[in-house]
Amino acid sequence: MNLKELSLKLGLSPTTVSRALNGYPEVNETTRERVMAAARKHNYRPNTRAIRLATGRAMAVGHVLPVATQNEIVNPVFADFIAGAGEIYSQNGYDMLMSVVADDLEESTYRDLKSRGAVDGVILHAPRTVDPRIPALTAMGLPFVVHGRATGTEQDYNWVDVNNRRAFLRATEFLLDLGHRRIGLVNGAENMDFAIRRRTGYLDAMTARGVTANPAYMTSGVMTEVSGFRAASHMLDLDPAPTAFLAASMLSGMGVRRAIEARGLTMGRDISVIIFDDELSYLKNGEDLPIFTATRSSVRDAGRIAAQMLLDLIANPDAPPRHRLLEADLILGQSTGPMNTDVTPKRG
Amino acid sequence: MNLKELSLKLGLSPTTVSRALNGYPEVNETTRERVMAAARKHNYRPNTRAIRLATGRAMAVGHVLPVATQNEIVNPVFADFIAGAGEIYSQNGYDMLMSVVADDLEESTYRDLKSRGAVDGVILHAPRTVDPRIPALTAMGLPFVVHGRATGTEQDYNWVDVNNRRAFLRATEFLLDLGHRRIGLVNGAENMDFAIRRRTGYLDAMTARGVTANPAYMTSGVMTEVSGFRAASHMLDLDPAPTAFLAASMLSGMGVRRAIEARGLTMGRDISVIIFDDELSYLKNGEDLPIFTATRSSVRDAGRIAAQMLLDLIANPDAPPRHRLLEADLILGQSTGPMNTDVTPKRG
DNA sequence: CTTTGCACCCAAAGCGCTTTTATCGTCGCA
DNA sequence: TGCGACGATAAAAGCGCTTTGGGTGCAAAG
Repeated sequence: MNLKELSLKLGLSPTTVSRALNGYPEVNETTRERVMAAARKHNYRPNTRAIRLATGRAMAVGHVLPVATQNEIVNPVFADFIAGAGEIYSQNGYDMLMSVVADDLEESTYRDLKSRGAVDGVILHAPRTVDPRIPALTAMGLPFVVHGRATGTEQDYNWVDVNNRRAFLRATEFLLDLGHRRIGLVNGAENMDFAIRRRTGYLDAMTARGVTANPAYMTSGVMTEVSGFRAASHMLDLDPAPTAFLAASMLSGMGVRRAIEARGLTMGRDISVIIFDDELSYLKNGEDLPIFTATRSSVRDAGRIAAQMLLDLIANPDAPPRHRLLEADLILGQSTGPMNTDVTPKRG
Repeated sequence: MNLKELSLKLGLSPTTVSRALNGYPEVNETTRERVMAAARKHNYRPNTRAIRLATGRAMAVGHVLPVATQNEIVNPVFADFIAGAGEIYSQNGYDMLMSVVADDLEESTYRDLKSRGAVDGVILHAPRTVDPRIPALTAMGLPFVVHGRATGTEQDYNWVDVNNRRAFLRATEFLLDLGHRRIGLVNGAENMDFAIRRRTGYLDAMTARGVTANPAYMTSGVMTEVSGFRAASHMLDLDPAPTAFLAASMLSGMGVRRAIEARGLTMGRDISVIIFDDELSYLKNGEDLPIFTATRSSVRDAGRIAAQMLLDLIANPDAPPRHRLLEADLILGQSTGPMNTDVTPKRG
């Protein structure tokens, strides 16, 4: 069932039927109702392909998921971010187009999406500290919103980010308040902008209290359980060992916990841990009461906000760049406590 | 730059240019080269929207991600499956369309995608034991491939699945061989078809050895760390407690491990654990040597295979239904060992 | 009674491709 | 010399919508 057939059935012109369905004012209310009823009855749904060609809009948003050629990791927050963003797209009649490409092809994929007219805008994920994708997208005139920020980019652009510096600053202060001085940082990969900001927050808090940060207590790397375990194990074998840890994610935190428990110590009593909790749906930080004390910010909410921002941007391309900085909550769990002076970790 | 402009520049008709670019035989080789060169030079990319309208094909595949209205969980294997499938789509010039919708709208979303002509086919995720989506999709004539199977569906359909029954059968046999008789099953939600098959495998292995399965040793639920922890904790508090566990996923397994260690026991020595490992990229089962003994099957591979099957199906819609049953490997990790008779778990 | 304005509807063009159906030389062959 | 075949290109239709630019008829205004 297409527009022509429907209009034939109704004894109206395609023009009128189209206008009736799209809410144009110049069509009689009675006629409109008649058209609407017929459309419903015949289960008419305008052909997306035709609409797109006629209007010149793609009514679609692109997300590029780069797959690293060597280390084949998929961003673990991707799924939840997508879930949030997708809700907004659905509500607004937009489609979400996802491209999975080798990471060295990411930029050319954007170019391709743009020149093929496949999308009206894109969301940029996981910005590096200095990220060439941002000037590239600007140059090609494809509207975009960055999930995160890129410090080393002077031009202005649209972004949604969590206040990562503040989150880690507060978490560090909290540990300092509990008496901890040797605080291990199990950070994400530090080519990522958010990881740098988190480290800055950590260092700023230490400095403000006159505590000298020990480089041996700072590690960075991919945010998995295993590498969290490795990092914490290594630091716990130092003498003196940290009495508290800051972990970059739920998974890293689980690794840290395992390292602690493997040494016969108890998290929360012997060693404190604070994580950054993205509120991933399949990795809840406990149910009733949190396992980990955490700085918490929902990545799904971030997805919703970024998506909405992008749709606004598409509707209104000449507006000045928008920014949205989300604050993370500090929530108390069972993984933190006052510094315990008589802890002697068994060498792992 | 569009076809018309390009043809004008070349002094050829749009027809010839189109044919040259699409490899039709009736165009002179010299002309073709000239056209190709010009297209490259002017960075010409045919407009997707126009191609789709003209050919009547969407050149896109749909994935629907249902978001449960209450329990807001996103399928944790989704991201990796997508990553695998997306590779195949990219390679074949297909786009991936993702719809995030409330789970009660899933069926109508398929209908919508079909009647709007937005996709040429879809992948069906997470089939239930009896799944109304399968007859619905068949009825609406939208090509589809199921990732998994639905026992309670008599009609034939395309699917890619892991041999879940066999995987759990072998894992159970392995534990039985190690002397374990009290084996706890921490299963996925049993409205899911794969969970039922896994339980069947577990039960079949027990029965074949004349071991009676204890209903108190079988739980099912969402596959998260916390619920794995709960389930194992509960079973470890029974008297007698299981001496081994079968866990449905990496995350459940991590919860089981935590429950074991919380009781001062050691996984692998005191209590054995086998998990099902989907090889999620952000949840690797160790790096060099596996943490958990596991039945392993890459969900990303499954994504690739399902995607290829769907593209074949779209190209050849009248072919008989295809099926692909993947076998899981049993890999040895540090989490299993012979039954340890002198284990007395401290009550949690 | 004619003009103006308005409410309502329609014909036709156009979006950028593909594909069907010509057209036009050129060549081989009787 | 003339005819059909063929190779190479072009014209034009069509995909299913939106949108521009008219109509047409009727009520209000002149």
